[in-house]
Amino acid sequence: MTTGERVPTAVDPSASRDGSISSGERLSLGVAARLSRYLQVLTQAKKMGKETISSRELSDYTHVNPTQIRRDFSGFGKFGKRGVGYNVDALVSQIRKILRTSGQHNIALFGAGHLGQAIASSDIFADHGFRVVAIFDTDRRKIGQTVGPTKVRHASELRAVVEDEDIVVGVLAVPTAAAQSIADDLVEAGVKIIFNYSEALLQVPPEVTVHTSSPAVDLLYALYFYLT
Amino acid sequence: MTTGERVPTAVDPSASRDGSISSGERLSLGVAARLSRYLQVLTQAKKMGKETISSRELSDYTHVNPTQIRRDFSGFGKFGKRGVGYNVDALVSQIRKILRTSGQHNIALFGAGHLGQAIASSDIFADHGFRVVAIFDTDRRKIGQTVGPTKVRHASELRAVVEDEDIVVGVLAVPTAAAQSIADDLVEAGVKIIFNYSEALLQVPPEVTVHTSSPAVDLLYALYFYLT
DNA sequence: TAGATTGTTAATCGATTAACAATC
DNA sequence: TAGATTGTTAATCGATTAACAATC
Repeated sequence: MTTGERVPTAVDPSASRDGSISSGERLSLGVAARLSRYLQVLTQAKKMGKETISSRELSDYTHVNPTQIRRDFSGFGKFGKRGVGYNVDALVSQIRKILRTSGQHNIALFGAGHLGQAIASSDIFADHGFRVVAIFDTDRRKIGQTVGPTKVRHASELRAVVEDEDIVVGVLAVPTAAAQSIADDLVEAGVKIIFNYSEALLQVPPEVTVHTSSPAVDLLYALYFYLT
Repeated sequence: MTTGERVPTAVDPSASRDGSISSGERLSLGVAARLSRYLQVLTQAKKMGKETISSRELSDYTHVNPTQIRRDFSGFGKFGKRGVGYNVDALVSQIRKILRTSGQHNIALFGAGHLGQAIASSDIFADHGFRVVAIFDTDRRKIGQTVGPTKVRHASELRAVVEDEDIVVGVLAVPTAAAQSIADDLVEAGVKIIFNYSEALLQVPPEVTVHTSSPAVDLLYALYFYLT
């Protein structure tokens, strides 16, 4: 009753009103995005040795309203202790179960420049079960060099690597001008999620998801509230 | 009547219903965030020589519903041409005016490692009027080196530089363990916006905004929809 | 007990979507 | 004219917020 999966019943009238049902139904886009943010904060809180966290603290770090946070969790069960907060370890396990991201996932990185090396050596993907299993570059001088434990290969090997290593995500840390052509290769190799750190506006078929990371966008809008 | 600022009147009943009023009132958080995303796409579309763009195309790149996009713009004026779309140049100017980000803003970067160098040499900030005017590092071997046109300085110079150069944003591209102490220094020097690329959960006073960039978060949630 | 924080309700607000007349 | 896309309405859905009893 405490950590098991809750199956919604007719006794629970809220189950059909919001999208937060554990088994069967997909999470709504908003809920999935927020749970991912909570997970990131909780992972870091755990590293810092924090054992318990309140919805108020989670709100400070994620800028999500504390009531919303409690609501997001309570849709899946009673994870907290009144007067105390949530157990960090238990909450991480619960969210991982809900997001079905308990496993390992392999990613391929394109570009062994400064950005590529920064990504490859960062903990941020590893913390969430993403492993950089291949790094590609077109610069012949970089081929064969190692970045961390991984050898840099030529992009022509892409197809074989995607199949051998079961790669689900392609990360583009290449110049804007090179991005579309690599995206095309990834699509052809069957990769369905592309993470784009270049400024390129990528054209892909509808079954492929592109996420373009745009730090300057967040800065623009933070600045608006600073200026007004 | 075409490009001038529209002042809402009693004739327009929608003006008070949504938050999208041009003069005086602050934009809602959501509107400001979306306008920033449109601006990023439009800036890139302009670079690619695109003269006109439809709400449908903007939707493909931003994942914002096309009706929502037209609605966001129509709150400020009639920017489009039916049957044609929006003029890219004109739209960029309009959004910049609305977000009040037409000017130049100076930022200070911390960390001259791979990530710092990637940020400093990227166009993404420059495209939106953000200029990296100072780079700091604590590693004595890096002090005095140049990254692009900018000399790397020691963090002890922070205070003087913030005042001299009118720095409004501090960008942290440092190891997680070093982030909080630099954030403290930035707060003390009066900087109100901190852009955090480390995984640290930063503690700052309420008047300071921290944006933590978490690429893995977006990946987690993209993966959820891929797996389900 | 006293203080803190969850879990939950209810009311409000903003986002989403379909639909379509207006018009380029 | 014919095709395309805007500007706008109306209906629905999800997010936000305040409030507070339950309870650790």
